[in-house]
Amino acid sequence: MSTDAQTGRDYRETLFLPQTDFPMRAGLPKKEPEWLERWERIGLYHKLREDAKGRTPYTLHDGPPYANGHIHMGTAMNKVLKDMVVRAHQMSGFDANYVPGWDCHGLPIEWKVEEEFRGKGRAKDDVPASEFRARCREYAAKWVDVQKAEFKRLGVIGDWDNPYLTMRFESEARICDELLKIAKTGQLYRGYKPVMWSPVEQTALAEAEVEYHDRRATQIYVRFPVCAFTLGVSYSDKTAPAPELETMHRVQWSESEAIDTADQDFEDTYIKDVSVVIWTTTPWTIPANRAVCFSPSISYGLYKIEALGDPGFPLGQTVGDKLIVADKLWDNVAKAAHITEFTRLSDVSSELLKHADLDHPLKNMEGADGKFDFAIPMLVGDHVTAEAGTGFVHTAPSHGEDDYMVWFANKDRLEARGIDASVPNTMDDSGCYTDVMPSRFEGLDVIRTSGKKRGQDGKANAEVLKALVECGNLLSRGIMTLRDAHSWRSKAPVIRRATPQWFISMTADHDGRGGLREKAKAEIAKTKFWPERGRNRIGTMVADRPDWLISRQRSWGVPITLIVHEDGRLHTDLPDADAINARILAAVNEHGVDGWFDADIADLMGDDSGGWTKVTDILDVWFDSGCTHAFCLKERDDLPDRADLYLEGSDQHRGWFQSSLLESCAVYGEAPYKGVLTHGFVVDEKGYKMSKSLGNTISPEDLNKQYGAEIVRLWAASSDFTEEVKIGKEIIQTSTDAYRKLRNTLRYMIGALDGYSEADAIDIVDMPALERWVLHRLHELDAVVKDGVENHDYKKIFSTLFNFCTVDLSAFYFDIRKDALYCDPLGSTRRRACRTVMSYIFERLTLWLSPILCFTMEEVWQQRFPSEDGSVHMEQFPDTPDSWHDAVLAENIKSMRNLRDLANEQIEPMRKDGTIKSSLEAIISVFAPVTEIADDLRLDENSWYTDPSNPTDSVADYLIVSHCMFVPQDNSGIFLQVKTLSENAAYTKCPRSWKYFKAENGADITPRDAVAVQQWDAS
RNA sequence: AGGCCGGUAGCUCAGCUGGUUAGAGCGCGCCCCUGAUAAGGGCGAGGUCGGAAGUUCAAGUCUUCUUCGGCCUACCA
Repeated sequence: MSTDAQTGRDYRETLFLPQTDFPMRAGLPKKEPEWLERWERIGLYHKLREDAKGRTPYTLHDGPPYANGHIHMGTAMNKVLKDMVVRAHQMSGFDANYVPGWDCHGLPIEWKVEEEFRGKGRAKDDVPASEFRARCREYAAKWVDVQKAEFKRLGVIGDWDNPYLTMRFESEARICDELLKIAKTGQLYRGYKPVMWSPVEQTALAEAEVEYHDRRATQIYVRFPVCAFTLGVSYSDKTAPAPELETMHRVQWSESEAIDTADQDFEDTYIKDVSVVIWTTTPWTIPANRAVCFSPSISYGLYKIEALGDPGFPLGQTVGDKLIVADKLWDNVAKAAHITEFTRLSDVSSELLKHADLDHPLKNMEGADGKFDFAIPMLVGDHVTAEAGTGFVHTAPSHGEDDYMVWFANKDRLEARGIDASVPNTMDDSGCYTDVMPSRFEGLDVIRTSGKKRGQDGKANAEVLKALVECGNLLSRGIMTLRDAHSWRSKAPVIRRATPQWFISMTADHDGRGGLREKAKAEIAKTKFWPERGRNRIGTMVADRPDWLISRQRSWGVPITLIVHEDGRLHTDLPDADAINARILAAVNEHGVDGWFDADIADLMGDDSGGWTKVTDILDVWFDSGCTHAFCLKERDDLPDRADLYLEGSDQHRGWFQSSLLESCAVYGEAPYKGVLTHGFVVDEKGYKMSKSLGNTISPEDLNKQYGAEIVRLWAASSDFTEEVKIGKEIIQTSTDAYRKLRNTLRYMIGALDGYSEADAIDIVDMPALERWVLHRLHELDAVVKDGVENHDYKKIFSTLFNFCTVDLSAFYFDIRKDALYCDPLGSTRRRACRTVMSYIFERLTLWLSPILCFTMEEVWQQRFPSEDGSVHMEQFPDTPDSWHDAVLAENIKSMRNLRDLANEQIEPMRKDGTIKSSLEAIISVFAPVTEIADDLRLDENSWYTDPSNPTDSVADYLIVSHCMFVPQDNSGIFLQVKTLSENAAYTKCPRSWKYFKAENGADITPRDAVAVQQWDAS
């Protein structure tokens, strides 16, 4: 078609078509590793640091992934998001140094290593602790390397050669140091708390280390005689309740319901022969009882026994006894206790129960030695239900989680009443009663720990039952089967047992600032949260949480480097504590955690170490990671002490965000971060979480191989990551399509800019309206990008830029400018202006997208600005002059586009019926009341231009038709008339520009094309 | 079970303090071009906003209930 019918000349060669060898297809899986190599070779990370020297730091502090196993979609997305934030800030004028890190201690690794040793026939106890830890260290190091490679493959840039690890000796020492600082300020204390304990292995077990099996258990109903009512000493009267407990425990002794407990009737009704009944399946915990819990939402009744059946053995209860039981459960209790006739005397309100004190059921036991001679208070417990038992829950704070919680929550009030609120240490490592118990019980075992009957009931249950019978407080006994925790290894039952543990107090106020909780709350108020709801989430958690239990009875972790005296003193209270600490820290710094375990106490303590012992517990790994700000940010010279941003999954509100906040507030009195950004979890395309059993998992590795990391990055950038992020085949396809579109847009500009240099640039004042409009759009985009970076809204950045590419560039600007670009004389203002603007678009689009598409933007950049050791990532986002902004122009172009839409709507049916094929066959008459827009845009009157050597735009150029004329109208409204020129003898199709024109003097091409060809021939 | 959060076209996202026929891009269907060509352009069909009730002159936008999904609920990183 480009060959002219008359001259036979092929004008194609006279056109200025885009020229590039930039491939349309990316081949990402193959190409990406090559870019990684290049960046490695040119030392990009270090160059960035060098470039950014002296700039304001912007620090995203990495939350450490656990060094175990391959990365998954969640960790991949997390790292990609971090990378985008870091790169975007680096290019926004900051020094954005990113130092990745890993969490290396902890149970899962300890487990895997234990398994390994077992595979080699060595039980954990047979492996020396130092050898075991050395192996854990190796294991973690191996996975650090694996994950490091996987993260790097995603394009994440950072100090990979020098990451932080919680297990580096320096880190371990600093973690110890942090704990010692907390101890020194008195925020650390030793308490007791029930944990799952296996008497057989003599070790604490984690939830993941137990399995649930059926177990035959003795169930008993026991009564606790009511001994008194504590009128006027309602707990809430004496002590102001802790705010977080207010709802749960505030039951007022209101004026209207005031009861005179001194009244004889009252005593006869509610005290004399009255008992509260509990039910339990662990009789051996009865001696450890300290309270009975009830629930205000259950209705209780006072029942009098009128007649008893004859079970064939003596009963503790007698006719006339009165029992308080939940109404809903009375029938069960009556049946179990052989009560054949009874009377329900009255309701028993929770107001009343709240003020009741009970006797211990073993108070009058033979050989009690007065050890059960204390009041048993009644406490409100949320865990109490009327589903089973009696509606009352026997509470032994040393042997149950709920029991401990309730007891601990009421600590202040109990102490105000003069009740010893400490948790008794009633059982030793092998599951035998300690000397806290009367001598009658001391040494009795709950579970047999050896021999043929290992795992079966020991002597404790039987002796307790016997004692209860003697006291007349056993109402009933029986056998039942229940599902209960068993050790995974020995299969023996597990007991709940209070062991000495270390806590960081949420309330201890060492500096007059209200304690840890108050400080943390104040810091949360000062922190920025994206999304804002994160503030509330972590806020309620901090407000509600109990003291921080930081000790673990494990091997692979940082030791609690405290030395304790028999009398309870800590070495940190000694005058020479600093010297001792220095020796401890030196040892850990030199030998890692083994430095503590292997150290001789005398060497640490100096002369007098009599009566002192080293603590052998290790720290909760959350404490480790809570210290990353200390041993990474505060230790490294290339990072500030506080981070600008922590960016993790929303689960970290109770994890790292919180542990870091608490640790930092405890030691430094402030949060380690200024801002917190959270993302949701990655789920499948239907919104379900990924799991191996559902078979809906997608691995980043597979995506890298099949599509390229770039697609993963684009997916992350285009998602609303503040909620759950879906991924699936169709979603990946969407990202792939978007990638192609972006790539082709850039490719087109590369081709169009072939041979362009700054010398060809045209000043904005000389540009056609269309070009000035593009600059206006760039100015708008600049604002969107800046705002997006500031608020971490990458989907906004991406979708805005993407729409710009498709709607403004591809379908509008490029489409219109093809004619000028291909056909205008080389030096025409219009063509030069177009290329000038394209260079601006190219530069900005590439730079703005480079934090997201780090590989492709480098490829595109290097294509246009080839260099040996340069990188797009070393550039800064360019300034955009405000002079580019032109609101009036934008309005006018908008009107033109509306006109264009009208034209297209009319052309379309003609195209469908074959009247018109190419839009250049069309000639359009616009009947409109005004033609100001055309005037405002300074459009040429005809489409073959007043000055063919320097063409200016006509309306026809905007509509991509051959000719367009305005016909002024008086009436309002606008309508178009479209005709075809292909059949019109008066018009000739220009074989060069394909436009239809009225040929004069036998010209075969339009005047504009003629000039261009002349010039081309001359050159 | 409880706490927090979310459910807008096939997909990814907009819809501010409640107010005209709920928007965009992609995808899809049809058509055109063949000088961005495993590209480009045009037109078009798709949602009543998870469901129900309520408040209001008016609700995707407020309230309640319900359903589905996600995270968390102390030795698990």
